[in-house]
Amino acid sequence: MPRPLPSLNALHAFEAVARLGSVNRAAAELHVTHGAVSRHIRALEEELGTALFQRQGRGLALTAAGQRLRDTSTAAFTQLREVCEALRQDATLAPFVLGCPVSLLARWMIPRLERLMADLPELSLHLRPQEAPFDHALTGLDAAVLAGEPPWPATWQVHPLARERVGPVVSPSFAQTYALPGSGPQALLELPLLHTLSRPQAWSSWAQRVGLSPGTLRLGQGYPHLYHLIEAAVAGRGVAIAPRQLVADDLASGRLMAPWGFQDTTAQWVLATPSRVPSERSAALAAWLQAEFAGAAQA
Amino acid sequence: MPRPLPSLNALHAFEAVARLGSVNRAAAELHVTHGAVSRHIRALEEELGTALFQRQGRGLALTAAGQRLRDTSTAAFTQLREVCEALRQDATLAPFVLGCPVSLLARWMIPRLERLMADLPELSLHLRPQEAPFDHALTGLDAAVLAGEPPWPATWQVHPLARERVGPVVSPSFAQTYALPGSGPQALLELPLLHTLSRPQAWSSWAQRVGLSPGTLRLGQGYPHLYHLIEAAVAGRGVAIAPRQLVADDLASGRLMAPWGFQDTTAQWVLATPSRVPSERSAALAAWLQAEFAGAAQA
DNA sequence: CGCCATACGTCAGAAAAAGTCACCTATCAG
DNA sequence: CTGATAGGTGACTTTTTCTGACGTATGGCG
Repeated sequence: MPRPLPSLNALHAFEAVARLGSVNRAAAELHVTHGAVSRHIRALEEELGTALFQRQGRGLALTAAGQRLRDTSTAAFTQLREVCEALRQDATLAPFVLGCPVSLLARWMIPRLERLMADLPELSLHLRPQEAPFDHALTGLDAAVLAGEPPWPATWQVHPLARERVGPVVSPSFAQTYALPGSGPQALLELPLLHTLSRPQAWSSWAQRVGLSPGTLRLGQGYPHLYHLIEAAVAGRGVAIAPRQLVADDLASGRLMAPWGFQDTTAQWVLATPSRVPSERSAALAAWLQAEFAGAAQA
Repeated sequence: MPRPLPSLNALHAFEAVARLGSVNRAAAELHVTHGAVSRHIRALEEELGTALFQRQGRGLALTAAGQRLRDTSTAAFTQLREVCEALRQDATLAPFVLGCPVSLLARWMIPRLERLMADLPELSLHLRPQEAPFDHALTGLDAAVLAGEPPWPATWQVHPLARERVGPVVSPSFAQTYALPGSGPQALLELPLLHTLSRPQAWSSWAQRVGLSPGTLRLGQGYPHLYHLIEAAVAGRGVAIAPRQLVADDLASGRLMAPWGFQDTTAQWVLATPSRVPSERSAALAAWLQAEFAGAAQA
């Protein structure tokens, strides 16, 4: 059993003093007061049982022991600093792989991608299209954007982005044909309700929220993905039910209308990371996404 | 200005975990709990912005980044440990140079030297005979034993050993000749008072302590050193005044008697070291000397 | 196939380390 | 001599680190 190392912080302080030849300069480099450094040196000399500096009035001079220790410790700390710096570099340069549902990707993420790249240039984002179920959604990813509800898997680190809100959307021509503006939700009972095969309960949940009896709804055409569903609505094929964020741009541009507004669901859009360890990069991305989601809600 | 190193203690914890392949074993090696190590790893991963281990249920596996860091950090910490170990070795093997007044050396230290060497075998003590004045007594020494009184020079580290006590001593034959046993200090007024040239005030200080008028004393033969003075007393040449410790062995063996006991003086025997930095070796020596002085006082 | 043993992660509170601030001494230049 | 500079020190405060108890995930074993 080797006798333990002396205090590493003391060694580090010593290294700085020995290299710079001055307690004060070392203190400046280490961002502490000279008193703190002086204490470290003293503690180290005591632990090693030998003087490392000769005090000569206004300055210090290394003893033989001190020189030996300086040579080794400067080398050791330089190695450590260099490898840590390299790891940090690699970590910031490595592409950040972000999983994203295809519908969000197409209708929301890609239009904002240029701005995202401009705002977070060091992220070097790589998008990976994904679909639910998200059970193992995070394998191989640095993070994923997804809508869901608690409880989240314990191994995930979850950054909330926005409450999911859904509502019926139609094309303006469709709305005109059926004279929808100004009508109540009851008008839906007569209309072709487009839906996705992956979320068959979307209409009934929404109906409950606005006070319609779910049983009275007649589902029309079903589509494999939300993306197709929205495109069908844009094409005037009927009424789609869609998350607010996915149609935000269409509403803004007038390609779609939401005559009955949107309702909160129990789901949340979140950025999930697989690591317990909070990462600067995913925190930055989460902040950006959250702001963007909030901005879209206002628009 | 380089970005600062991550926490060195965290790096050290990482190195142990990476080398031993287990948080628990690393914690045992570092004499901390696994929780502390776990926190260090987490902090380090966060600081570097990259995962160092892959958690796989019951164990850990190094990532590529972790392996890089392990290789460097093991090397760095090994270097540091080795040089520190070497410095400690040198420090404990180097001879410990102890200054000592010649009289104490001859009459007290040398008789105890064998035991001292046996009790503190790693000290490799070198004795250097010295004389007062002690103004610069500590140059070139690791420590010095001396009698004196505060204030001590500020640059000294002083370990108190014993109060100095002095008293008149005579040989048994001398005592018999003058029928000293049972007589009061007044008997001294008639006797040849041996003294040292270096401490001419010794008799008068003592006389004051026991209530004799200093002026009534007649000094006899003067000797250059305490050592000669005591030898003169042993030889029955008169009454010497001597520190208790210097005659302890003679009193025990019956070569000398102290008919009027000993009196405290204002001086103290101390072990003084030149360094501000407390050293294990001088502390151990001080403890030994103190115990030995105390033992001599009892005997 | 549930159970126990093992290993790691986490949190609140406790303990220890490190830092600060203000003051002291010693040296050196002018 | 005096002021400026550099280091040391001690009481106090702040920050970090550690602990101890608990939770969770995995894998061997009856």
